[in-house]
Amino acid sequence: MTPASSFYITTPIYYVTGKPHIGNAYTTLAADIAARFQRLCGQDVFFLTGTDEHGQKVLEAAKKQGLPPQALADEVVQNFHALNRLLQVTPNDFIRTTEERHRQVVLAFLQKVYDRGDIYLGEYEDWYCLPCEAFYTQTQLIHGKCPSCQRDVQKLKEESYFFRMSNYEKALLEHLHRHAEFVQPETRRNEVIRFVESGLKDLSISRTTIDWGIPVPNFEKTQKKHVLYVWFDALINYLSGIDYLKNPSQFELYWNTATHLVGKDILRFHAVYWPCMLLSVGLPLPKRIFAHGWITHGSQKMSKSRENALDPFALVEKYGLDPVRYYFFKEIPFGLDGEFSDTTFIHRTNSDLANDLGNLLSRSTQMVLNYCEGKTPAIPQNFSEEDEALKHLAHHVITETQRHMDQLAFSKALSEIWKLIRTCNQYLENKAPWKLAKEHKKEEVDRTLYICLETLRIVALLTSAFMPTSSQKIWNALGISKNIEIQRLESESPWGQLPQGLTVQKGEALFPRIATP
RNA sequence: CGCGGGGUGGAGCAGCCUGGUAGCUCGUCAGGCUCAUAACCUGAAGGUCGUAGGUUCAAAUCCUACCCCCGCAACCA
Repeated sequence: MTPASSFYITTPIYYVTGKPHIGNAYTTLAADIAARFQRLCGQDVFFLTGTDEHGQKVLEAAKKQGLPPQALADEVVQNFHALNRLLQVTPNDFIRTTEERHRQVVLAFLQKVYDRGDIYLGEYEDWYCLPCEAFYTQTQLIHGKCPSCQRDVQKLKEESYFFRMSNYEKALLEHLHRHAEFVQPETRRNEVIRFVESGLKDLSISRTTIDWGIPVPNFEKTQKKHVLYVWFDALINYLSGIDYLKNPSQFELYWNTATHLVGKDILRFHAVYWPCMLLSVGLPLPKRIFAHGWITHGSQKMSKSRENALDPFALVEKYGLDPVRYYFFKEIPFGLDGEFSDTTFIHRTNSDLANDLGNLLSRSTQMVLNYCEGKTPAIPQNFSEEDEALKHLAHHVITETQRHMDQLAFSKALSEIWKLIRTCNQYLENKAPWKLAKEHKKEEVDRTLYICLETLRIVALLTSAFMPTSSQKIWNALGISKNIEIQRLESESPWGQLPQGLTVQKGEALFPRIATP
């Protein structure tokens, strides 16, 4: 079977300064869910994530621990691998910016920009904090003092290579106007457009104050040793991750369909700097840059420095993986900020997962055990109006779910799937197989239960990107032994594919209710 | 006048572009069912859609002003 087309999705590469926080987990999960769903839809998917290991912050963190920066990176990167394993996140590749394959692509890229005439040597001037050895902008200063140590700062000039970003103001603006889907959600797009309209300055792309980075070639005569500004280096991972230099056919296949998922705080780097860089070297711009919101907790922005930080490891430990994967994408419309609290989490999980879905499976399988000798009934040939309505809804929900998933509207997609689950519960109520059984209407009981099981089979398929383990459990309960992760929606979604005579198992509760304190 | 977004029943959201009985989930109350994870189903209460004007036969929806909230404001992933 040939794939419909390709789908390339990326997360930002994460800074290796500490333990992954909930924000990292959130972005990575979003990418994983999108990737899994597109695979289900038959797309040739490449899902890239990784770590950003250069720059001042890493250097500082390494100093604090008395380690060489590379050693710190090697250690911390394990945390991100561990997080991915824990979250059952399955990227196609994991790129580290200290890898040779990345360095080569960065240098080739940089050379192209230089050849294009877009790099020149100049001076960067801003507020400098001597003890911290760091530059700050006017707006970063707190009451005119260093934001990290509160000491006095001074204006200082530093020799720096600049990228002629201003050259691409017009071209970028035109692209933004022409492609409504380029930056999403729309409110972010408006922000970016206004920002670009207000004029682009050239970008300082090298540092002489630190040495932890990719060395810039001696483009111009200077005694200073320049390393590349960490963002310029980092963004290029999206190219090196799909082997830009050595595998042109793979690169082309994926690059043309790139979706970058980013937090709203780093949108400018992705929606302004990065496109300008690509315009300079003559590469196509990514198809879509989607900025998501923040997870808040007690109305405070989540980050590793805050005490209220939600630890993704602890969260999964406490509640199990699939409810966590479900919660963030049902509760929070992707793109907006969302609040996490144990109360809403428990409500959501109990209501949607335990009561609606888990219980539907439970009651359906129990009735098959009671009334059908535990075997999937015969595939019905004739349908009542009510049967048809549910069948029709299933078909509709499949289409709508795909539409929403294409737009990364995870919450809407899940709402759509839950319409089917709720309707199936209503359907059971109306048909009341337990009554039909007492009236010895065997055929109608069989038909009704088959329709429920078949609905559950489709529900599992549609939710498999969100809850891989639980979806597989549903299939197993229905007696289906196939691996749900490698199925194609096209062949599996048409109605009536649940075979007759499979052994149905009730098993443990799919999502046990969480006791409310 | 720096830029952008938002204010809808107790909570969280949709609807606004393309004016015409205000919808969804949770919560509350009442009833039904008994296959099921005290789950499921049905019904009800609850909103002058931030404020004040304007346009219109008709405005949550279009226009104007004002009030309040949030994000961005250039080198911090």
